[in-house]
Amino acid sequence: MEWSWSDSVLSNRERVMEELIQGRELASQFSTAYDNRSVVNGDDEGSAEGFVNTLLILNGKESDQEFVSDQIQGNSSSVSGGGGGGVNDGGSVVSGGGADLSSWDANHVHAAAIKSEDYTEEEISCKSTSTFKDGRGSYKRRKTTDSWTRDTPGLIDDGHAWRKYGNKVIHNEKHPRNYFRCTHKFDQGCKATKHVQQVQDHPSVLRTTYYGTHTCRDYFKTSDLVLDCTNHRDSSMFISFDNANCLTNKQEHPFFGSFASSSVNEELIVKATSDHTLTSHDNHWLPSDYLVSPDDLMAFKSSGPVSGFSSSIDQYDGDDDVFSRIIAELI
DNA sequence: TGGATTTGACCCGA
DNA sequence: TCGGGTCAAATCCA
Repeated sequence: MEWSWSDSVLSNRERVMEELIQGRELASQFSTAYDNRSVVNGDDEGSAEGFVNTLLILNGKESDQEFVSDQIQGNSSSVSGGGGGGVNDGGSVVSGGGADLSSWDANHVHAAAIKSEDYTEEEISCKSTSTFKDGRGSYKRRKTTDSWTRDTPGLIDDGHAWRKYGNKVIHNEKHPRNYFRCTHKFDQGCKATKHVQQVQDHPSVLRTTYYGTHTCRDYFKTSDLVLDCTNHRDSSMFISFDNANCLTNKQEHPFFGSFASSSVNEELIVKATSDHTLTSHDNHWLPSDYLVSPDDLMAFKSSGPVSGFSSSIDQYDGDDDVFSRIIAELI
């Protein structure tokens, strides 16, 4: 992948290096912390903040840090549901301007920071999943489930198997909203859902809002590991791998394959659950960015492939790790 | 025939 | 009371 450095990055070289070095240490600490199962607590606040700092610098958006922090804190409240239709449309679009970090990634950082900052473990487990009652039409309205949206110029295969379960005309919306749930909802209890709706002003654009996390375990079919970014309980840690350190490459990840390829010439808008809307262009997309939740890690540990992932983590301490190479590139 | 989609009903939160 | 989100019977389709 081409790695282009914005002017702002160059001007902040020293700061970036500082943050990366710190990030490296924190990543190492994370690895240790994870082994001790102690990642879900306030101690990670500094870690998340450090990564956010670094990423903001890389983005040339350091000045936005306060804004992002505000958004992170604000996101502890409802992200969907009632009046006005789920996802907040009022967010400003932060676009272009040498954003090397994809919006998706920023969103993940966002989600990770939220979890490490605002939620106690109990709160996370309580807030992060929707609970539904039995019976026709009986449910508890989703209030605090993690969600994120993507605007795409057409249907994009995100690597998951979805089944449509509803279709509803939304008040003040020209186009009906389609409701999808994970095909594995019943056989594996996967709670992931998504809504797809045409954008009113741009009918050719589909706005997909994802809710919940895939807990279905066909990782290698669905790339669950890679993009179940808003996993509850998270303590999700945003881990950015260089291509060489990818668990699998783009072709092996249907989601990235479809997502990246479909976005080669298109602008993708990924909207966080807050008002903060971020825009990225494909040339800024980093397919090697991963957000891995402890659940996913455990699933991998128990199912085998974890060895590969663990080795990826271990590479943070290796001579050829991403931080070293980034620093070398800076120098 | 089994899985996916459509569609109207139902329930809950705001 | 209204509107959003989900259920489940009916229908479609490979």
